[in-house]
Amino acid sequence: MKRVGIRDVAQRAGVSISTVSNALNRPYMVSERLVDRVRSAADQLGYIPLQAAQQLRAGRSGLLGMTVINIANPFFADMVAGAEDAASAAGLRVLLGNSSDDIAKERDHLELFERVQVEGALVSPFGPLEPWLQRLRGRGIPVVLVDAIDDTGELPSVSFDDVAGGRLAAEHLLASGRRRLAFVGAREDVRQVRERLQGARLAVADHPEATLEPIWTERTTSDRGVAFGEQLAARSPADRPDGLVISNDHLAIGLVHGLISRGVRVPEDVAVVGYDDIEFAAIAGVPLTSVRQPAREMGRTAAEMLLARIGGTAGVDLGNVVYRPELIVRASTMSA
Amino acid sequence: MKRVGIRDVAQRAGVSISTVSNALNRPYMVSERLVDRVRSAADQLGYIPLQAAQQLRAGRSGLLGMTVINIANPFFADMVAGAEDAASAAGLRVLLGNSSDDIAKERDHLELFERVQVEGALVSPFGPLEPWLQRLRGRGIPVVLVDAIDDTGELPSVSFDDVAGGRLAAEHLLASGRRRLAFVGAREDVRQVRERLQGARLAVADHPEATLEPIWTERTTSDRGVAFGEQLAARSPADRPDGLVISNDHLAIGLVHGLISRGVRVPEDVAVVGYDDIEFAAIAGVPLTSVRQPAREMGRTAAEMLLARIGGTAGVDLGNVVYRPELIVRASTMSA
DNA sequence: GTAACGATCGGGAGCGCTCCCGCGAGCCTC
DNA sequence: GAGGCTCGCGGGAGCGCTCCCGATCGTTAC
Repeated sequence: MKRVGIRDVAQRAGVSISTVSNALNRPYMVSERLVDRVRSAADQLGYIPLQAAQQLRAGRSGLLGMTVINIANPFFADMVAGAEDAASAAGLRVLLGNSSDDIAKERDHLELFERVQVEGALVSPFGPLEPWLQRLRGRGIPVVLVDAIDDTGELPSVSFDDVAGGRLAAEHLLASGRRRLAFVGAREDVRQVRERLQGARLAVADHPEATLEPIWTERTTSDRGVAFGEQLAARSPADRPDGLVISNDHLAIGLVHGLISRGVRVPEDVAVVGYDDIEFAAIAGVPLTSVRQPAREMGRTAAEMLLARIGGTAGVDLGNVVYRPELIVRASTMSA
Repeated sequence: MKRVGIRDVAQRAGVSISTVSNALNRPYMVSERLVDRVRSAADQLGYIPLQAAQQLRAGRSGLLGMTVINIANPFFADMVAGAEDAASAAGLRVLLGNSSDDIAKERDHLELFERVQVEGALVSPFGPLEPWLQRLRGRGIPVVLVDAIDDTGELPSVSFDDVAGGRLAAEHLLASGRRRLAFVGAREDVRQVRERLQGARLAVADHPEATLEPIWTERTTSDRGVAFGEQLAARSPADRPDGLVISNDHLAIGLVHGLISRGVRVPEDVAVVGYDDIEFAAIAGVPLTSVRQPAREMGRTAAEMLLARIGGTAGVDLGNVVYRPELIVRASTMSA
């Protein structure tokens, strides 16, 4: 019932507390004989050092903080996995803060990071966070932005070129002869979405006869997509877009389902491009053309940048790494 | 750059350290005047108490540990959300350990729970964990099993009746006239899968002329499903099952995709029932009949049981709560 | 033989906070 | 008006560990 402390190990091994600490943490400072004795005593007693005490004294937590907008999105789940890869290679653990699309939660997490003294933070910002990030920096906690770029240029970042992604998607539709495009996105205040729209606009601007209609939706769940698809299906064919760029695969798959259930053919009547290339894109009713982002690789790169910042000179400018997206073409845009 | 400590707040408010601690944590013990002074001093300085120090002294972490088999599975993601609901209502945070189908990771997480002194643990066991769970109990950390039942009857638990789920699925197929059933599941060593098979067997046993073929696959990703579907499609129609119970929706959706791509009709040639009722089940190419488990509710219940155990008398027997699954019927089993 | 030195080990301060306890001041009771 | 009681506040120990520094001992050089 009583916790096993370093004191108990010391007693059992017949050495001092200091020696136990040294034998366990810096064995090269202690004779081999004692290291063995201490280790076996610790094993026998099942000694596990108390994180809080270690951290209080040492001032380090061995933790990397990471916030993501929504872990249920496989894109972010992959990003986290990549960051964990890099962190565990450096002997650190990742403390995950899932914001679930909630700005307040996101801020809470940054506060938690300070409270538990994370050694660095990977932040995938959702709402405006300037003051909070400044604060972390003020406390000497390095920050790397993920899937975002710092406007002020102060913070290093790893992100995707979402303008290029939006453009890629729209150009693909234009190339296959579509002219009445629409962009369906979640809330305009999300940067990624804005930029994808901007990219689509750039592509359309090259084709004088083409149009682009932006459509906004509140949430990005698949049932919203279904409702939207049914809504579009209700429009007269002439009024209906013949090519859709959708900011998210969940939404896109639902939307295609809604369209088809109302007799609109995909891709014959409407071609659809999604975004993220989630697992289900390939096995949807109509396999979905989608813009793929190397999420895991990005998570890993970001964590490595953060680690460099933690370990090395604080002043090094790591810059902004930008990944370019890739279009995965499937049936939802194949010209019949 | 320097951290703001309780000392700084005390100085600024012109009171003692003890009073700051009391004003912030037990304001009813301090005069209103001083509480205000302390609070505003803390705000101005941006004081955030150090978790490690609080915890070391107080012996409590304010954390609930929770391990899940794989957070990428929406079923578990919902379960976690439910647990978080209950925990935050009680002022506790959830420390999530995602095992990603890795037994070693699962054990690491239990060790971490001890290291950070979680006040209780919700464990959704994957591999055999007896010794580790015993150890936690020995340390006075209450444990509630989630999606599992303790064979020894020592630990309270919240789970689903997977036998009933498997039976429900198979009976539905039998009722619609299917007789050559197959059960496709991941690794036989997972209890949930074994029990679902067992349930299906019970249902089949009631129909002398019906057969059930168990088929095992290593992983449960959707691409495995596709491959499997193609494999089944290659069998001669007479040799092919006409009804499938599949232990997982990811696998099921992939499998249906594979079947259809090879010209086998669903549900006309083969009817398919999945398990978990994930978001995509409803919008798959052929909407998937699936066994639904109220994951979020279960997570909440489990956390509430744990909280009761933490707060209340340790000896109370909370028993084993078992939820009954529900069949959601969709096109993949609709008789034409 | 002695001094100097390196290699090991132990003593003990102290990380930032919580919480027990003691002290003083005001109030009530008779 | 004196004693006792309550209430509000501050002093200070100590949570379990790390890490600095001093003590000890064996060894080598002279």
